[in-house]
Amino acid sequence: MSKRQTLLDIANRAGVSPRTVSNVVNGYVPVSDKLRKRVEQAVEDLGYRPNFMARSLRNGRTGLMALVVPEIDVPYFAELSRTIIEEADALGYRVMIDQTAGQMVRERAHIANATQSTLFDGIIFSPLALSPSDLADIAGSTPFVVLGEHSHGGLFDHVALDNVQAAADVIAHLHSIGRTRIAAIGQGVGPSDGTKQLRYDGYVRGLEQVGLPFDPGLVPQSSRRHRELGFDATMQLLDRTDFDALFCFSDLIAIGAMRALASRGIRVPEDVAVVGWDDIAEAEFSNPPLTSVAPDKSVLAKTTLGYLIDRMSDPAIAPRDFVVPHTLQIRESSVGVAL
Amino acid sequence: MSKRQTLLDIANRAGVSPRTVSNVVNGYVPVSDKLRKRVEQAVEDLGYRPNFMARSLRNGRTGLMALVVPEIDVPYFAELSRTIIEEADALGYRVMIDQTAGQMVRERAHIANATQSTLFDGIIFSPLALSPSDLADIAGSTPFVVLGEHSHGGLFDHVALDNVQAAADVIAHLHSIGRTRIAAIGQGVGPSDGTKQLRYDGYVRGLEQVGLPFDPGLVPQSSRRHRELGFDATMQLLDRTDFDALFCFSDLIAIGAMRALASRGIRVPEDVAVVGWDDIAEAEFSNPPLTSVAPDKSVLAKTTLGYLIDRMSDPAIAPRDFVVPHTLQIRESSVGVAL
DNA sequence: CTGAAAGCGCTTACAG
DNA sequence: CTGAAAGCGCTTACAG
Repeated sequence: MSKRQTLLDIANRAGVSPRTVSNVVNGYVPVSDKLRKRVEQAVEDLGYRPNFMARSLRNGRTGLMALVVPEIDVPYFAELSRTIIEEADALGYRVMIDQTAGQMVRERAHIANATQSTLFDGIIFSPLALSPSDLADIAGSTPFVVLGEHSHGGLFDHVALDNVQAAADVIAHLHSIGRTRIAAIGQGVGPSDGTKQLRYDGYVRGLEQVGLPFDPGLVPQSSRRHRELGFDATMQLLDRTDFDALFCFSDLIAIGAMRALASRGIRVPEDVAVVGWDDIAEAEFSNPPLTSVAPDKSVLAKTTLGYLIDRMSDPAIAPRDFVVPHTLQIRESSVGVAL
Repeated sequence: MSKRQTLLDIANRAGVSPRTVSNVVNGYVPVSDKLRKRVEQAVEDLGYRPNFMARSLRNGRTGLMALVVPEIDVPYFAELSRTIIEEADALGYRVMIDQTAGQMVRERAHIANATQSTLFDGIIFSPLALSPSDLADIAGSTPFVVLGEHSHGGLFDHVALDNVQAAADVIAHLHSIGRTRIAAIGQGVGPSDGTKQLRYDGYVRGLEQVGLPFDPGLVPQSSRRHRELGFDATMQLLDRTDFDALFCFSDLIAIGAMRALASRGIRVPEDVAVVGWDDIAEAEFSNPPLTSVAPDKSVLAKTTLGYLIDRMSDPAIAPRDFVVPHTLQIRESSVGVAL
């Protein structure tokens, strides 16, 4: 490999000033046809590419956004990422995904790094373990928007669904199809994060609204996560109580729960109805297909990017809160095939 | 927000030269305790953070790697990404995921951009629509490694499993449990990409090796993708022939196939055994759990990063080829619960 | 151990 | 429409 060519090399070869090369490369000022041709030829001959670092340093912007997620192999985050990347592309921004691997220490480091580094023009944080005040402490000057279910006390731009309402919607649905012993699956053993707490609150409120009694025995806890949590919590339940429906805090949890039910020969939905949350692609193809709370991912992505771009142009905007619309996607796991 | 502080601001406030600030910030030369304290105080007071662009421009390296994948919401890519990010982290590199959204035009653009931009010290390309010669044409000077199933003619470092062998292993397994009408699901309608072709070749070879006849009627084609392809192709098959096993080219395809079978009341594995490929997390939790070809993702990630780091330090190394070990993860979808 | 100065590769007011 | 020159914010040989 020969040494990388610079803009000056092009200028020399074409016999023009660096300024003219820059103009041609960026298509700015009307350059005379003759010079443009000469420059383009030199660019071609030498295989010149502008140096991203130098350009960004000079311009003070990069055209890059970061999307910070805890775990990219959780399908909800993967699907969200895809949607955001595609929407951003349409707006002329390139989004890179930055995974923190779900540990709070790494989350802090990545956020500090991203907001302080000038590498990104804007940042999107997807559900975080960090509290709003933590976030305020470590955040640098890069504009950002927070996604997901935490309440951020009006400190930052925030986009999320109405978790309490959606959870209550699930209970209303299960009650409407005649279920009375509805378990809630998703509680960990440690302190509850914002999302779980909101969905739990919605569960309690939903029971109240339809007039069903609350039974703590229907709220198992597990130290596992995702599918394993669903499997584990459902096994606990099977060993100790009767129930005719499972409200799972995520589709992954629901998938784990359905595996546990199948392993005991329990039929879904005849014996137990199951509802998940996120409406990931898998929900449509599980056996049986899974009823799930479906956030409008496209609206979510568009609003988030809109907020971010607003804030990039004016950092002084007062923080906003957007409630993403949701629907309950009803499938066989709650209503059966006889729909 | 006040204006961002520079290294010079710190130098002025601490009453030292920029060189000393740089030394302190980077922990290079033994700076006297007195000066170090002064500098650290100034950094603290002014909330100084080094400018990533300026530093990278000067150093000629960024500490960043890119992982270019077609579709981040395909679980195999998401799981692969997570593994690579975690391995790279241990090596002191930060990996950002760059999704091309599966279109060849965008793939070209992203690769060109990544290899020519100096933003990344190294790049990992995951299975691509591009042919080796395409890749050679557009690639810039940034070192890269190609993952996945294409044959790249020894032009680049390449890490992949032995697709032909693994496919033959699947057939051997299905034959060993008494299956004789084994369909292959994964063929599209257009020109076959490298991966599909290799798995198809392995299917044909596998049949030969166990002495089963090849029947083109057992190789349906579909214009859909992923789960939908599996569903669609299986429906075609159900409408036109008998079969007692499905060899699916990916777990997503297998999940779609199992949905189709379930919708017709066909039992897995009693009536039809199903095998997938990739061993994604979902495979363990599907109903029934899915037998799947399992690449050793950890070895894959470690080898890939090793190759890349080698090449970063010496671009002249001859291209290498690594065969990732695989196993067949046997679950209920082929052998039933009576294991 | 520390300072003054050059330079990484761009872009863009400032002149013409 | 084009050129010569300064500067974005760092790091590091060169002196001391």
